[in-house]
Amino acid sequence: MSASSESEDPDREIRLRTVSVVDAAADALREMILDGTLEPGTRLRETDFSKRLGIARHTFRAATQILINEGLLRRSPNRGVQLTILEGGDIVDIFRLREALEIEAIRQVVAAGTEVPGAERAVERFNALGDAASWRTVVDLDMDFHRAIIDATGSDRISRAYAGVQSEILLCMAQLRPHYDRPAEVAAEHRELLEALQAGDPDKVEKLFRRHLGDASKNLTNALQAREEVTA
Amino acid sequence: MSASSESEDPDREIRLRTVSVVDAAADALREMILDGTLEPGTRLRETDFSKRLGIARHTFRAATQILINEGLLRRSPNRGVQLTILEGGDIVDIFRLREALEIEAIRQVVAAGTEVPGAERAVERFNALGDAASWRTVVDLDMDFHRAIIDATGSDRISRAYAGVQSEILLCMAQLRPHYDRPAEVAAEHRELLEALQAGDPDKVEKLFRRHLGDASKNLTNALQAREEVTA
DNA sequence: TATCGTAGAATTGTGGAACAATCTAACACC
DNA sequence: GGTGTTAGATTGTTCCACAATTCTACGATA
Repeated sequence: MSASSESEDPDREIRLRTVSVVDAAADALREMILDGTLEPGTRLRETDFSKRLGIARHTFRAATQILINEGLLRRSPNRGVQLTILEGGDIVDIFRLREALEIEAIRQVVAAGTEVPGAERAVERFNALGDAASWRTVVDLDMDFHRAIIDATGSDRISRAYAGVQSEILLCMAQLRPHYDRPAEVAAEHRELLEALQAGDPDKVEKLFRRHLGDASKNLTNALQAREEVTA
Repeated sequence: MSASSESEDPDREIRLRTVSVVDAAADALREMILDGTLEPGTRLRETDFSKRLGIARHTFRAATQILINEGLLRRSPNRGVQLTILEGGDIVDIFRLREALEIEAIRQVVAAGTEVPGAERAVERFNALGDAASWRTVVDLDMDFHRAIIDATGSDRISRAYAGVQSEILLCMAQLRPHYDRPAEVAAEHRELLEALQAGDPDKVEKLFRRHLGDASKNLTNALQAREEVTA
């Protein structure tokens, strides 16, 4: 079951990585959304965007469906899709799901004594980071670290669900540009998390991660409130 | 945050329940799949099915996309969609995700002391069940019970993720027709779960639910093995 | 002035035909 | 046996059409 990373079944079907137009369009749109190119609430008119992307309207619709499933877009019947506008409740909700997935993943990793090389690599790169490291780099490493733990469980479904969560968190980031601690501090925090994970005391790890996630959630919520005060 | 069920925001937009052709088609397909009308592994040819359903090929594709997201269908590029064939690993994986979601939901419910009227109603109906109750009735009550706990957390995202899990579990059921205890036993087990939940000892509840889920998982896995022995 | 109603434009939802790219199966060939 | 080759089926994508719905602007009415 968890042998997926060890030895490959030689008879397993190998499928080349091709990209359908739909996938490519979804990628392009995702990029625009997470770049901040598109304002929250923007309506994505079908004729407009399909023309801009040089694809058929049907194809565009299929692409939006993907992003709707990721939570980045929302559709209202007969009114098309628009970029999700995050509210306070959304952030809390996202982090509830994230906590459910991540805490369970940690338990499994600790219980099974699984190695998490991806997380170790992330921490190493964190350590090598200068204070001038770009915001985006820090965010990416942060994401990598947590994703590595999830993937270490070897559960496709948990990974898929978590991918959705991460994508929504990136949306938060893109929309809110929250305050982020200095790279060194973020690095230290993740080093601590990794060490606890390796030490293997379940309760301590869990408590540490819950606090970490709680802080992140609060951080984003604050950023949201700050924005609301500006626009109000 | 958790006031969603208490008082409604009077200004909240009310949207009538209309059904798009895509949704209706997805429902019809889901029905066929969970009925067992369609064999596992069946390929759903676009021209064929769109004609049968009396819809356009595009519309059919959109409908399949919904079921793909639910895990009931799978798509391979240029080879169309086919009914998911469950393997042993899938069942384990489904239950890993289920456990992650459900255990966290339980913790939240216990910690907050939330009432779970839906679960209470389910248990009452369980109690009223005769031994001749249909298999389907028991399964539905079982689903309702667990779903009620999830919904009690008030988290849309956890609920959505759990809906996917339940849909996959129904697929297991449809494909495997596993052994199911007599209604009275199932009822007793859920009564026990509910009582523990109401008593509010977090560790005990968690242990009980983990065992319950573990048993269910094992039950399905056994059914799968039994099937494999037949076909082998 | 504010509300209402309505015609017209814009947009979405769905259907249908077309065609290139890809897959599948059958068959001939070595 | 293995290997090309070819024809047919199927998918992925585009383009066009049109009904249903929503949006917008503007004039009528209280």
